[in-house]
Amino acid sequence: MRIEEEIKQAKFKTNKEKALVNLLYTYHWLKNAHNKQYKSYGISSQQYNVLRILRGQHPKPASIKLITERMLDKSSNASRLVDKLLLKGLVERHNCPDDRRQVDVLISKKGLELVEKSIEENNKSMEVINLSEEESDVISNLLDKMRG
Amino acid sequence: MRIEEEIKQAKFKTNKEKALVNLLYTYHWLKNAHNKQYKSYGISSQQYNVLRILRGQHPKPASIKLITERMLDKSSNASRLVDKLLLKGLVERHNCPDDRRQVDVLISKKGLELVEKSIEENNKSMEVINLSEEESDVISNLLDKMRG
DNA sequence: AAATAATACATGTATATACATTAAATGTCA
DNA sequence: TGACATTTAATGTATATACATGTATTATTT
Repeated sequence: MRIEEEIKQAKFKTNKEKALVNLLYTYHWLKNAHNKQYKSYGISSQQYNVLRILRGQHPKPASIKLITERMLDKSSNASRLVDKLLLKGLVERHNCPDDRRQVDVLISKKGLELVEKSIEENNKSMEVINLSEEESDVISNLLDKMRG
Repeated sequence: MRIEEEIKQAKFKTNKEKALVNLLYTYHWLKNAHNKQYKSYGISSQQYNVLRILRGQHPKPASIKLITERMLDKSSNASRLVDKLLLKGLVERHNCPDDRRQVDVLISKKGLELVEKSIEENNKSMEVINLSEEESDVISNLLDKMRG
């Protein structure tokens, strides 16, 4: 359904405005779909993001700073997200010997298993998204351009 | 900057995955920029969304249901958002005579003034976004397609 | 070395979000 | 009509977000 119908707005002053509104709308659409998945694993989307970053680093540790830099939502509180993941046994946290301000965060075996399963399920649900590889590349390049 | 550099991820398995991650990232980028603006007016982005919907209806009233349907984030709690706007004197809320379950929500003069100023400022800040009308149309159509 | 600045992370807080539940009004249909 | 379902909005709640502040450690300057 076109964005105009989704939010019942007859028209936009400019295409740029329409594109921006559509971006916000589509984000929430996508996030709601994702949330349902993550919820079945007992984690939030931000926690999932942290786990994916830690999986990318594995078996090397990541600092809170590194996690924050790579997160999709920079205003998330990585420190607290790691707390939550720790409570669930999905990560380990150690003092960093080189710099005692830093902490070494590692994904646990349990965390790895969860994230692998979750990625698999994610990929499956992504299949219904009706974008070719060419179209996906176009949209990604335009998003890059949008951010200047 | 390309998404790969923004989040320091060397490559993605598919362009589709890259596009989705880029969508999430760009959303947060855009939202952070917007938040600063709204904050200067003492409202949140969701409250701004409600005001724009009410402005579109003006001088007709809108029910909570209508607001919810048109919001970009469907999981927002329009009832509470209207509460907040009411406290600031930006909207009016009346019992609906036709259906006593419903409420008639109207934007106030003060609310109209705020939203007009805010839209103006918004448009100004949008100018830096480097997308042509053609590109904007392409991206919007692809987002529509993405949602099936 | 002592003073000062910068960094890395944790914590405090007010508000927002996500989702379930409740309450009142209206609709439906035997 | 009366019983039950549906609709509409408000409320309860646990958690998350946004942003400021605090605290310990390391780096830099004089």
